[in-house]
Amino acid sequence: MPPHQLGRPTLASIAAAAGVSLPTVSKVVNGKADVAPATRAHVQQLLDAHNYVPVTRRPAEDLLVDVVFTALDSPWAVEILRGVTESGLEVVVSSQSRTSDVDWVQALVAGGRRGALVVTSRLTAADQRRLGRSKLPVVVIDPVDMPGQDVPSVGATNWAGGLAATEHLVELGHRRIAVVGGPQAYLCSRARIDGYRAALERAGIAVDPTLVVHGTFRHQGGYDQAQALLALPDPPTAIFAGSDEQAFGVMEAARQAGLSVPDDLSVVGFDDLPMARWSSPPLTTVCQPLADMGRMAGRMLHDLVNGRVLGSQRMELATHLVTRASTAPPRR
Amino acid sequence: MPPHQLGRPTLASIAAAAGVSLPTVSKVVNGKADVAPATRAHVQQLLDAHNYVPVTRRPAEDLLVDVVFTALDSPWAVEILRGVTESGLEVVVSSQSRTSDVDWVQALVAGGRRGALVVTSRLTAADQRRLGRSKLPVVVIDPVDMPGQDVPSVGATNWAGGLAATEHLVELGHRRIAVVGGPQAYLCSRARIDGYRAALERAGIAVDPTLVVHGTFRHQGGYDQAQALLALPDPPTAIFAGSDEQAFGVMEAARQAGLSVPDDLSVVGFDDLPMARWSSPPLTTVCQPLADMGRMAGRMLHDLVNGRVLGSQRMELATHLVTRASTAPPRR
DNA sequence: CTGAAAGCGCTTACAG
DNA sequence: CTGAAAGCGCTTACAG
Repeated sequence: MPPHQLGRPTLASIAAAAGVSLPTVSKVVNGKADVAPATRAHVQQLLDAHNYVPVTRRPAEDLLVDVVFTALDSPWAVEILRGVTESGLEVVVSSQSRTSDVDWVQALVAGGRRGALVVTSRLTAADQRRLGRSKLPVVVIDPVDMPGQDVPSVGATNWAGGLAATEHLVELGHRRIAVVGGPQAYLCSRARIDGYRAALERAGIAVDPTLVVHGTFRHQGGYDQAQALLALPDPPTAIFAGSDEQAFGVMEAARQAGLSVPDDLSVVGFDDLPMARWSSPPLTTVCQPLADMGRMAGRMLHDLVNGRVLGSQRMELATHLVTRASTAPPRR
Repeated sequence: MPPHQLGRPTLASIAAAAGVSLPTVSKVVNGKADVAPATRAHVQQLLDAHNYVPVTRRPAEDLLVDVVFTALDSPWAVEILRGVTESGLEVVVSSQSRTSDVDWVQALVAGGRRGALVVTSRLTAADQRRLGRSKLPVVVIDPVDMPGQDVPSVGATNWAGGLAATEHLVELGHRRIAVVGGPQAYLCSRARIDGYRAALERAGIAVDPTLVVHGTFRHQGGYDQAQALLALPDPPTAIFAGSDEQAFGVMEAARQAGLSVPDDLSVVGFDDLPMARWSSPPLTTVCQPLADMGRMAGRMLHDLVNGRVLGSQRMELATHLVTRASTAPPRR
């Protein structure tokens, strides 16, 4: 039971309680070698009893960093977070509400953060100005639109992913292939659709504009767009969705239309979230190495925090197609 | 461009550069009122240019806390994390590897953490001893086994959830209802299965031990156990799975056996993860308020950090059944 | 508004 | 091993 005490314990108060000098307590706290075992044990016990926490920290030693999500509402976010936590940084999780705060940069500095990782976000000009002033390093993961030349960022090879997904469908024999993109403004979505176009052109298939549609990246977006596509006079035999979540929406629309996947409709997703393996049938999708992207961004930030210069401001990690059971040759 | 300078900037070095006294710089840093606007602007500019960060922090002010996951590999984890981040704490994410570290408690103290939230974990006796010594408050979320009386914890009403899921199936007319539990040692799993038994007994249906099986909470666990159950001479017409992920495995086993859900087999999950809405058909499941559990645990920890006494050491949040499209009356 | 002075919590080189 | 002394980075009450 700690003795009555006003205010937080200090080295001096612990020293007085232990009957030793203040420097001795300092040595115990900092794990220095030259303290007699009995003295150390006695002092440690009092430190514990009083729940001593030093008032000064050594910010150079911890690598406390914020990771800022637009919203923590997607399995997508965990994948990135997992990678980030494996990069040796101590990661504080924030959601966008913090960022919309007028001086979130100042809040970071005041909170002792050494930098920030911003996920799928648009850094405003004001944000960038504030960051520049504070000299706080920031790395953007999967930026919504092209960040300034001087903002380090990590993404995936979206164009190559769109190409691979579409070529897979072409090789299976599909000719009427639709694509459901994400919001038109998103860089990553545009790149995927351009990859889709490139694959069709390479195969000598004309791009039919009625088969290129846009929705949100969420389940509802895929569901709504697929319903419209499947109601077309000449519906597609395959749909390339902009995200796994969208792809699940596409599959549900197919089920409700009485169509079997993959026999009546092939579906390809994008992301390869853990649950892509869990759908019935398991989803063929483009693997976006989200955890690796998080880890890479963490390492870049680590370097910046330590004053090192980045080899490259923009890193794109390779995507690759994972073939599961939601794609097959078209009927007839 | 900051002038050349050895080591990190201090109030004194900034004061010298600005041509003002050290206290004036201190006032600018701390946002005190009595500084002339021109002086403030000039000093602030130098602080920014040198990327000044004070060496001492006021740990009493921030509520930095660790949330420790066994593994950050499940969508389950985000749901809890989302709740925790909404509780007003600043949350550092750690994975179990940190915890297996010999003195993770000391690492927490050294890192300036004010407490910890431990998710689905077993606190060893050694852990609890160390925590007691450090006086660092801890709240456990969904503990694997019954924590000591003095360890605050948050869970869900698992028994009631098991009861509700099974009664729903009974009401639809099912009589051969199987349950796939999680690992036998898990408290939450035992409670759900006991709820299942209670529902059957209330309906006057004898519990058939061959229909009570155990697996991991993961997809594979559900898949393997469902395969075995469906191969029985007298297979079940409904399966209550221990988690949503398991339920997806059950649905995949059904699909591969040529069975349609819900026409040939009804499936109920447990958790109500966002993706329960995304399966085809959407999953009937027991909603476990994971985000609320995280928020509640965060609030309890907040209270403990501030020296308040908890009303109750153990909180159980209500579960409720969410009926979607994976359950229907049995055939014939 | 400004800054000299006192003071606080802590660390470190060093004398014993 | 121990601790007196010097010193560091910072804050604050207060004189001007």
